[in-house]
Amino acid sequence: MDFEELAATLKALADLTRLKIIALLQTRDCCVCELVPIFKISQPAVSKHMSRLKTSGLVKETRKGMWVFYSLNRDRLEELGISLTNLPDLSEELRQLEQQGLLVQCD
Amino acid sequence: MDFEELAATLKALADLTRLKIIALLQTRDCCVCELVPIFKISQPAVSKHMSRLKTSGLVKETRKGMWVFYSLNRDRLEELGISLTNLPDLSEELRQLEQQGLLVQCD
DNA sequence: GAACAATATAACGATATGGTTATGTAATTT
DNA sequence: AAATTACATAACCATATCGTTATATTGTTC
Repeated sequence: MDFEELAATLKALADLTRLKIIALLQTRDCCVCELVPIFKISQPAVSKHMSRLKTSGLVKETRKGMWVFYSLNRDRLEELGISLTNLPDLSEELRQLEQQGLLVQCD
Repeated sequence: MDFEELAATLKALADLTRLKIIALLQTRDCCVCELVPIFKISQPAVSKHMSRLKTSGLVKETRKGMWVFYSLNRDRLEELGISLTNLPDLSEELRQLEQQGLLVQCD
């Protein structure tokens, strides 16, 4: 994941409710109407959270009759963890800036 | 890390500039005045980013004469990655809610 | 001690975020 | 086909976020 995508994915996860939703989805798939009483927020609020998680790729949806079941995209979550501990190496960019004299010297 | 702390730490990281700062600090420690020309934002903006990163524990500061050098707290970053792939298990909480009849039945 | 340099804090503005209520849409049931 | 159920979208509001400029604060140098 590049920086942009990583930041976007982290933002999707950087919310207490969404974090707990992700944890819940580790146990089993859930539909919106199940999450409403658990988190005690309105149905539209849950819907928006799920929409955000879906956009970030952390969650997938499956329509099942009237319901929309959301499931965790485990690969994506793992990918995020890996990206976090393997952030792009900026040493080359830093070296170039130094060469161009665009860096301040602190010593 | 519990959910609250995890969400707070993720929020500290879920910003393009701070993410790149963290990546930079992987290469070497930096002081505020070095980061200003790199990111082309004002000095107070950099200061605030560093303050946020420091509060979240992702970064440590070392005063060195006039300068404040910031260094990456690698342990903390790794801890975050691990927490992400080992989110608290909510299956027990889910079971209790089911027993109390507080869950909707979707089938 | 006066001037300067690096950093932090304060005050402000534009935009993003996370909630609400109201309403639209799609599938199910009667 | 009318009513119901689950979900999504729209419009709105309060607060958070991220930038700015102005102003401390702290250490250095002359």
